[in-house]
Order: sequence, then structure tokens, then C-alpha cells
Amino acid sequence: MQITSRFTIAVHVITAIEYFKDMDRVNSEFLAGSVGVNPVIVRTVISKLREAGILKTQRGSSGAVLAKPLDQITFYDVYKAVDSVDKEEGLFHFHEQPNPNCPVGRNIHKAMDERLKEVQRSMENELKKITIADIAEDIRKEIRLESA
Amino acid sequence: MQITSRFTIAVHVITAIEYFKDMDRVNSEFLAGSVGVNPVIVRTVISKLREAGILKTQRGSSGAVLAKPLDQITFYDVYKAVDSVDKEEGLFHFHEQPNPNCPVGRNIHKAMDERLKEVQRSMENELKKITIADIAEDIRKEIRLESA
DNA sequence: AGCGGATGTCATGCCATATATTACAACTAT
DNA sequence: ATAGTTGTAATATATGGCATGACATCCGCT
Repeated sequence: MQITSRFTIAVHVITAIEYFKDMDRVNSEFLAGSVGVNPVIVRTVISKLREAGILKTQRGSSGAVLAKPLDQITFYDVYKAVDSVDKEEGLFHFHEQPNPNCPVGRNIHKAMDERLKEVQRSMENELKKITIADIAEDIRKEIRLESA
Repeated sequence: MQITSRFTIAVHVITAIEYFKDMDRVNSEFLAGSVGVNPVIVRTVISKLREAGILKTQRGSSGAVLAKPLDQITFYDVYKAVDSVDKEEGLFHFHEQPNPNCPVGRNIHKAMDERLKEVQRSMENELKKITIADIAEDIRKEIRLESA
């Protein structure tokens, strides 16, 4: 199992919006072309990002605008925004019917839950350390290398 | 997206095998009853655990035997054993066709890869800190509380 | 040797979810 | 008003997890 590509798509989209912000017509179709997915996917991802307050859009008129500077948008923000993992259950999917008549079955959940949450927290903390600014910078570096 | 319940099933199975080791007929059917899934699922999970050297089984005769003491079986071992996440791609699923003609599209992968791997590593390190012995101990505690 | 009880594994079906795609109403700017 | 765009619903397809039945293989025991 893997975390949905919606996450990497979202990072890509935000980076591209910033990178091409002075260009005409950075619309969902253009972005979809860069990402390599259907424009509707881009629009739904952008919807989620808007709901999360990461960017702003306007119906009818082309182009989204970031609501925060790049270095204040962390991977965690994006990851949460696009529902990369199930909100209720968390990162780990627990088997749903351990036998309550079995001493192990009726206690396994309690024994594992807190520890799994800790693992998840640790991963999420790592995501908080990375910002889109880091990515944008790396990409500019790579582009500079290309033309060298 | 979530990590397969095969993982929590595997932890449950190992714990149960140890807990009921002195009982008769701790076979896949019995374990399936405790976990609340089909016996075939238990058998495939056990197969993976055997391949990973975590336990030993014998065709025909009932019951699996752990190959290591509980405190030497980490969550990470189990997680890797049952293929909780895709081996090749890792925890994050990258969108597959970023546009090579777009400066952002052709560099986004490079810019994100190492960082995402770092996130994954950090999660896996957390998994290494937890052993089945921790779980078994917690469960025994809970059981003691029940009868108090 | 033969039998009963297991395991190991395959094949199939079902269901949930991710992504693709079409369609269209709502909206903006010119 | 018109062209261009967003927001979103509806539908289709593909993939993967889990359930389930079937069965060959194997072990222990009598």
C-alpha cells in the first residue's frame, strides 16, 4: 500500500503555480500537462488545497494564487490537505474483527494503537520539516545545471 | 491510503502463537478465529513470516514455532516481511508521467525523491524501536487487569 | 501402509479506492 | 453576449485487498 499520488501531484502543482506565476494562462489544463494527469484531477487537488487555505482561486478566471509564501507551506500541510491517508483510521489499517472472546483478540488493539500512532506522528513530524520552498529551490538548481 | 491490515494481522498472529504455544492445535483455523479473518489469509501471512525467518512451520503438522525470541522481532521486521508497502516505489506513490518538456515536470522527481525516502526511513526507524515483546507484555497486563 | 489433519498455494469473486474522462452549470473578464 | 475557466457530479476502468473454495502435498499416528 502506498500514499496516493495526489500528494506528489499537489506538491508538483503548487511548485508549478509559483514557477509559472508570471505566465499567461496557468490553468488546470496547463498544469495537467506538466503533471501528466487529467485536468479534472488537478482541479480537485486544487480544490482541496483551497479548502486548506494553501491557495486561492477564482471561478471563471484562470490561475490560482498561493495564499502563503512557499517556505510556509510544509509537506505536512499538503499531505493533510489532500487526504493522503484516511483521517479516522490513520496510517495503519487495523483488522476489524479481532475476536472479543480471545484474550489476545480483545486486547491487541489497545496494545498496538498508541504505538502505531506514535509511528505516524514521527512520520508526520518529518513531513513538517520539508517545505515547498526546498523543492522549488532544488528545481531551480537543477535547471541552472541543465543550461550549464 | 493505508498500510495493509496484513501488518496488524501478522503482529496479532505472532503474539497469539506465542501466547497459546502450549495449547493443542494452534492451527491456521484457530488463529483465524482469534484474528477474525479467513484461514487462508493467516496461512499466507504465516508464509511471508516464514520466508522472512521469523517463524518456522511444518507442512502437515499443526502449529508454527517462532524462530527468535519476541524481543528480537521488531515491527519493522514484520512490516517488511508482509510487504506492507510496495518494495520498489516505497511509501509514496509518485505520479508517473511528469512532462519532460516542462522544467518543473522533468525535475520534480529528483527534487522530491531523497526527501520522501528520508520520511520513509524515519518512519521505519520508529518501527524498529517496537518489538512484539512490548505488545505481548501489554496484553498480559491488560489481561491481569481484567481479572482483577 | 493408510488415514486424518494440516499446510501451501492457486483460482475466482467481490468490493473499495484511485484515477481517467465526459459533461455541464456557475462564474469572470473582455 | 461570448469565450474561457473553474467546480463538481456522474460514470468507467483498473488495481489491489480480502474472502472463499478447492486441492495437492505433507506429517504423525495407528
